Amino acid sequence: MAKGYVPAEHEGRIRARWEGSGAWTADPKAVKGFGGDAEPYCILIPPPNVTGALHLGHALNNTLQDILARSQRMRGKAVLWMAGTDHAGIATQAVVERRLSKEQGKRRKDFTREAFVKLVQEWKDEYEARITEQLRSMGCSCDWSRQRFTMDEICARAVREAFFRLFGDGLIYRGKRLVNWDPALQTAVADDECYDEEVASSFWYLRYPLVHASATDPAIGAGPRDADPMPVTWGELAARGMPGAAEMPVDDRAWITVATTRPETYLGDTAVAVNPADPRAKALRGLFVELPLVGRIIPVIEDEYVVLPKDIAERMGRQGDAKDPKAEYASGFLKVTPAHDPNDYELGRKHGLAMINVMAPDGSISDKHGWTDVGDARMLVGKKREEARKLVVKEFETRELLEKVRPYSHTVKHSDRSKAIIEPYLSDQWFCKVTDDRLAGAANRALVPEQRTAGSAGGIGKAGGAGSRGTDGTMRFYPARYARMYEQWHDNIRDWCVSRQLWWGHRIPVWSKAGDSRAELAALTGPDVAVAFDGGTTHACVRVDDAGVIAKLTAMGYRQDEDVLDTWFSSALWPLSTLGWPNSASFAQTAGLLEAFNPTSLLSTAREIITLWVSRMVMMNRYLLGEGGGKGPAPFRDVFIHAVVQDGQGKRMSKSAGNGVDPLDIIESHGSDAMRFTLCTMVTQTQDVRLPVQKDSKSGKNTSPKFDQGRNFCNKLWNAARFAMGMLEQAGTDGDAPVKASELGLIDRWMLSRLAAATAAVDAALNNYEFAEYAQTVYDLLWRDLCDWYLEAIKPTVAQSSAQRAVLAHALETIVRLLHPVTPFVTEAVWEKLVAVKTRPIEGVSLPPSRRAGLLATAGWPTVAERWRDQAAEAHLARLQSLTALINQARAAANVAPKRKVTLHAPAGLVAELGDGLAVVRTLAGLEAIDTGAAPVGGGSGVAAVAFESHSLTLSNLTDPQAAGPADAGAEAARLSKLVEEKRKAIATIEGRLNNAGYIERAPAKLVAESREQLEKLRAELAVAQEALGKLC
RNA sequence: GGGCGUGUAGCUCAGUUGGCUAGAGCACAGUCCUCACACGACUGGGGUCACAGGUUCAAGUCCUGUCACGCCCA
Repeated sequence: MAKGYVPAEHEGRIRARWEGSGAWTADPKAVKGFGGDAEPYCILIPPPNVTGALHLGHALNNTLQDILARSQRMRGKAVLWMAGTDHAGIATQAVVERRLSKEQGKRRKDFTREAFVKLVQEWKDEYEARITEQLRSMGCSCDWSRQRFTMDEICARAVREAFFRLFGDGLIYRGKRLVNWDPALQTAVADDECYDEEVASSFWYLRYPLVHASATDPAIGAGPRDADPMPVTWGELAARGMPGAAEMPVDDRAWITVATTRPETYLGDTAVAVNPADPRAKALRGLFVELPLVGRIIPVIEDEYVVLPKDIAERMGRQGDAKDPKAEYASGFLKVTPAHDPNDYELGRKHGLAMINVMAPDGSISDKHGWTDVGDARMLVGKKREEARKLVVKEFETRELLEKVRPYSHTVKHSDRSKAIIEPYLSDQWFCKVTDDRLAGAANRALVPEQRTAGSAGGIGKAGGAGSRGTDGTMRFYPARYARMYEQWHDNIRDWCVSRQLWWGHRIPVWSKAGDSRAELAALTGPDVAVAFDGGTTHACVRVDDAGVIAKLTAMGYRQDEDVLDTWFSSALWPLSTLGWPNSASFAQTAGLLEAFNPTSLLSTAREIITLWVSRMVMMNRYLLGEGGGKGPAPFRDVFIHAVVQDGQGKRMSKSAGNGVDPLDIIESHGSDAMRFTLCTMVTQTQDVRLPVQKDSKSGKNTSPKFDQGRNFCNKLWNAARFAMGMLEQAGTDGDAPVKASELGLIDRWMLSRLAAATAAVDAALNNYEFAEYAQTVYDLLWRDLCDWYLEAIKPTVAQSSAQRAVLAHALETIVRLLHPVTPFVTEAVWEKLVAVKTRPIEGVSLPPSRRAGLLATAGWPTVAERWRDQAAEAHLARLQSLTALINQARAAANVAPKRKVTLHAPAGLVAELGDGLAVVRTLAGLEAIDTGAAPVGGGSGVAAVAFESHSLTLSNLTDPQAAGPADAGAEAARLSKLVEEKRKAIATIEGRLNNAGYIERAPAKLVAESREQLEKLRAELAVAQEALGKLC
């Protein structure tokens, strides 16, 4: 074996052996109930989107999934780790559009839809390949033979089928809604595709003239009035009791002033709102205002939503309202533009106001998208938002209707992808009615009862079936607190806008025609065509692309919707589509998967994904597998939410932020296992992990000293194995008689005890998704127990003991197997050598053989029987370890040359008590001899005291008599003084505890007794140290 | 605004149901190229566990409040 572990020399070869063996290929026929007897274990990869390469956040999540997949495979489960990628509609389209714009100066619409999609496809192919390579380099044991893509044939079929069923059940509908509109990309975007940015702007104060109008008029949205409305004068207002009106010229037209940050949207105003608590509200009741230029007459309405101006709120003694930052700028009158502001939209719905959309999809002012009463505002039509704003302000100013302008900076929503300012936009969209109890309610009922909160939507579910096939109440979050987030999401959920105005994605399979033409479709309607009428348009949803049906629809004047589905629609079907739903037998790649592996075992993901993805998968799985009733199983048993990887500045690592670190860079500098091990140690209960990285000066690539820990650890394993192999060379002739307990010395029984403890700890940690705990346990077992103590201790004896060789081989191999899930490459490389070693068996230590191609990856999970736990041996060795440390401390303080062997003088009784275990001390503390006779006396003459328990031991022969210079008596005194201080402090602590009457009375008797023993021991140690110090002086 | 989380050694973090003389890795200092490993060994320095109260025989751990930072949802 080479002197050190060099990852690059092994990773490629081992990866080829794994992938060539077919060990990752799942076999549904091996599953219990489907022809085999193995339990299924399935993880679906959260499909990375194809906009870019993976970063360390993905590396972390996939490392965890691989740890679980590998450990379950070793346990003999039928494992399927499904691989795949996501088409990420808007994100991918945006990166491709950006590239086209930069490299060719072209825009999407310079291409045909087909040509553009082909370009995106090329991008996808490139990044999908790169992502796959990253995962394979990490050693991920995904079933690569079944890799899916959310837009491939198999997934596309599931999307069509799901859409068709939901449409047929009335859970998909078309409607006008206010959406986040990206005027640059000209599509609706989700909230999570936006970010807020502070923008310096102004508050404009616009005066709207008050008028009388008839309450029976369709006062709003009906176009300009034929007759001039009757103006309201200040005199009239004063008579109505309007505060302040009396100070104004009696016969002049009265107005009210609205404050706005978006003057151009006044074109779409359909009301002005005032707070009913506002002293002016009463006087205005029943009045209207006339919008300048447009001439639209709109009502003054009252709503408590309106913020009171600061001075009025203060006068009314409403301190809370006065403190509202908006009160500082508020006029008390709110222009209501339902089609261009989300809050106004809600107000508009509440008060039954018209919604007038005054913009085109590109954000320019338009009279073609719902605005008809243009009036004298014609000159604004066609202008861009920014330009229209300037013109509006100028017009108001000219008419002396601009009261004032105050600078104001506020946060404005921007589109992630195009950086354009988001326009709240009223448009026709397709919605999925997730508010239905069969979806949102069913999602909540999927949770195990102990993770439900009383009063949340959906009611409490009950496990509806046996084992993993249960329906209600079987899904569990780790950590549990995330269940609350999941529940609250469903409690407040709104219908999901599933349409996107993009070219890259699953095109909506609906053909539509204006008017109610349901009758003419009667002949077509059937199992493969569903029809719905939305009040204005007739829609026909087509189940599969049947050319005949489509031709007929087209002939009748139906046109397919131009839009595509939101990416999350296909992602929501991931547990179904990847496994072959609705009919797994249709494709060789999916045959039997759905039946054998859904519900899956685990989903591992990040917390913001709970609302975006987890929720939707649960709803769809339950709905579509439950025959429309929402009674199907949850798609996974456990949901593990892992920590978020941040950069050195505490910023979340993300593809779009560009601060991601490529795992391949780390693999290059440290090796795959080192990266995996280090990432594993970082996964604690906390929700964030910070990972500062730096550029390597030579390669120019990112690296981090954090990964040194993993690299060192792998090297340690390699060297421990190399050393052990040397010791085990002769083991082949040891025969096959089981090792008897009576053949084993203290150190061997101790080692087996440690193995038993660690194996149990690893099992518990992995079962509970405590990855850092798992890493820590194996780290200590290998480094501290095996290398620091066991290997050192057996050096003098292992050559003579076949029993000890058996313990060594079993210990090393158990460790290698326990480690394999987290550091698969180095353990597989070590196993290549280790598997040839034959020693005597040890009953109770089980290391089942490889099931495929002689690979460790398919070897059995190790078990060490509980009966090997040996408290006495562990306690005994702890004493020896303590004595070793004390001697080494004394040696270091006295500056004894490391190579120098010294003599320990100890009472015969103690030596007898510690027994053959003292050999360990002899080896590790550099002892020449252990002498039970009288100890030599004298400070500073090659002698030092060691206070061990209640014994005063002496070390002699510390210095070479030939060497010049006396030993350092001062250092020895300093060391002992410090020791005395420490003991005194500890004694004070324990004494304080025992002097407390309450402690004696109320603390458990066992603890009190322990404290007394501890005190006694400490006092003895203090006495010994003081005595030694006294001798020095 | 609602919800959640985090503040422990210079850095990155452990510390499961309250029982600790508060730990690890890195970094730092000293010694050692001891025949598996210098990606190593031994030894050492370094913490009023954010702050203020409270419960308890006992609080880093539980409760209340304050401050700071972060995330999710509005």
